[in-house]
Amino acid sequence: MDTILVTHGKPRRLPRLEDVAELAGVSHQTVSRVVNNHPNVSTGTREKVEAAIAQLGYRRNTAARSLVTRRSQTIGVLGSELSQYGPANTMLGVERAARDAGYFVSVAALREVSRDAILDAVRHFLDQSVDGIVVIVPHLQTLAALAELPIGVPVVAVGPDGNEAVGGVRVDQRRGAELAVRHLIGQGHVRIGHVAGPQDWIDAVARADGWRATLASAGLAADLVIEGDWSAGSGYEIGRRIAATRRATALFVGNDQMALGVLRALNEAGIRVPQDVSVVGFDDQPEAGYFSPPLTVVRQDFEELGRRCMQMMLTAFDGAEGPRTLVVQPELVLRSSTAPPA
Amino acid sequence: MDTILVTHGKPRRLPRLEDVAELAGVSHQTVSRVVNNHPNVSTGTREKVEAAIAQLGYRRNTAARSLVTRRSQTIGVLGSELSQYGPANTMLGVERAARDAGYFVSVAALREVSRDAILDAVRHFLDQSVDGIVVIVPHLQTLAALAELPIGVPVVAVGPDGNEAVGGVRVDQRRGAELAVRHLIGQGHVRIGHVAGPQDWIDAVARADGWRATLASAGLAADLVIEGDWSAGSGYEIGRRIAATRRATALFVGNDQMALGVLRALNEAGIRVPQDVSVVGFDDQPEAGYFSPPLTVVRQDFEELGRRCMQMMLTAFDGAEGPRTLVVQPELVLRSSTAPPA
DNA sequence: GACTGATTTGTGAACGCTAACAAGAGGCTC
DNA sequence: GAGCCTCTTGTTAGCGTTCACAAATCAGTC
Repeated sequence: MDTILVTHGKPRRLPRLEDVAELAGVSHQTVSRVVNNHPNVSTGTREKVEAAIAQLGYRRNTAARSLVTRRSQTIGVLGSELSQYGPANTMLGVERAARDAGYFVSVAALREVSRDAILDAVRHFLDQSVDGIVVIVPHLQTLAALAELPIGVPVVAVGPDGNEAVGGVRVDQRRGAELAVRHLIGQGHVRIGHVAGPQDWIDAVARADGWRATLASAGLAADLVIEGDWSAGSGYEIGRRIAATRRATALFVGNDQMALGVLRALNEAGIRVPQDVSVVGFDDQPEAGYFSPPLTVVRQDFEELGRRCMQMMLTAFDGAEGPRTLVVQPELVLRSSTAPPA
Repeated sequence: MDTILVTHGKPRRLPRLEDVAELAGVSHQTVSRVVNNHPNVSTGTREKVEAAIAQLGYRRNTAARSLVTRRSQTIGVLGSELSQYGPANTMLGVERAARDAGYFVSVAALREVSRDAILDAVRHFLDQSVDGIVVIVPHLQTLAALAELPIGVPVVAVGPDGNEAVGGVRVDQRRGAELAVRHLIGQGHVRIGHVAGPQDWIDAVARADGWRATLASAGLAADLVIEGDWSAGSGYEIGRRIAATRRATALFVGNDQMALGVLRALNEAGIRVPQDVSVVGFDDQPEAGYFSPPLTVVRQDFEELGRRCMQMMLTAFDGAEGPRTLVVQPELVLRSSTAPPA
């Protein structure tokens, strides 16, 4: 076989199995066995081969391996709003678990959430022949879009409940809403409003449902709800409207950003938090403890969510029949934005 | 050749060049030429082949292609703190530009910023044989770590100036600091403090330098500087100390999160912003306009930064001798957290 | 020492694609 | 119509792995 040409001390071609085999005095197949930890290799040969691998700095070629095994060792992460705290940390959780398990992580971010954009991204991943896809697109339309394409690899989605085709990993949002509303009820609030997230988001619907159900079970009216778009700006606008009407003494807000906007609007209107109105947020991003006042929130562990996705993915790879849905529990973090009504 | 077995309407094996060739009545090489847009294919054959491709739903196999071309069509993005506004959006900018250019994006997030973690991630990418690496690790140590490994593919780093080995794309942080400080000086402030980011971050050093230089050129003292860790919590602690000493009438804060903490501390201490103290932040994350009070900031366009990285990468692929450093300009956004001193 | 079974190693053929070259078809000039 | 281009198409040989199978080696048993 040809030698590895050397120019200026740098190998001109990366070493391959054959090169290692020659140096160790064995066949390429034996080297392959060592690299793949096959059991039936004698200790002597294994050591010879490992020495040769170290000497040449051999690393196996992913493309060649993929070509024959039909596996790419790659997980596709399909996400939207990836610059936001929740999705970003979920992605990081997936990345961490995936890399620890020896997988590469390929990312595709949706510019806008639509059927076509989702299908396009999935096709992108199929072109790359990923071994599985994690979907962080917490919209109601997502599952339907995914069902359209015969994907052929395991899919795990964050947010919805799983079904036969798609695994689901989610935080128990209804429970989170319940924690928040029960806390307010416990403080003596009776008129508890909700600043909801956009109702085409799975989580926004679940939080609103939880808010409604908890009030109902306490015999309280659930009539004050306004829908925002998750942004601080929309929270601000809604806060101004709420300040004008003054119908609630407590607000359960769908996320921390909107809560920030609400606090700002109430502050401008001279309404004190928590003396006049209590506010609870959702997510617990790192800044929430430094709002004015520090925000009582429902905390969810996004990284854990991501790790669970990967865990479910690995179960699917094993062919084992795992659970269709994994649920992570949120918790309530008390700060000074909530107090009994005056 | 063998037929594509069909079970339950689903192809058991994906179609390959050969299958398309047979259906179109040409050789596999001709199909390859069509797929790769080679010029010398007659219109008639091209149409026949395209019809066959459409009929079979053919997509070319990335692994096989990579094996022979020695290119993976993949860009590695190596990042730290990817859940934060700036890095996350930079990554999204890279992703967008990369996918538009037909590349896959592989992500590796550093758990902690250290030489070993960086080398490990780079090796991860080399195993995947990425065509290029974008590094979003804005620490001083990054460049040195990268220099240790013979990487063999183009590298573009966000933050530092470029050199022969590594391309650099950055926002002009000194200029940003200058904009902020000049604005405060223009309002009549004389005692202007700085809440700095951690000084092992490239940007933190540049912003502090800009603050110092601008004050010096105006003949003002640059003696009040305290270093934080970018978090709202550290901003809060620093804000408390500042509130106790009352030496400055204006503060240039290294990022928006710390500014949030500072605002909180000042508010608790009964110091009014901007009447008693003016505050300027840095980054302009979407929430900054809804702090109490809305924050005057230096805005940087992180997505643009990411796009430029990819642009520089593509230039490097072409073998063209492009610029070693690309610089993006920040801008000042005026809100109500700054006013002339009382 | 031949016979068995297990363990260890080697051989050849894919995997699906592109690169390099060869060959055929068609048009032009003389 | 021979000669020479140019344009289009086909043939063959890898790229670096793994898989399926065959061959060789090694104990242990009668």
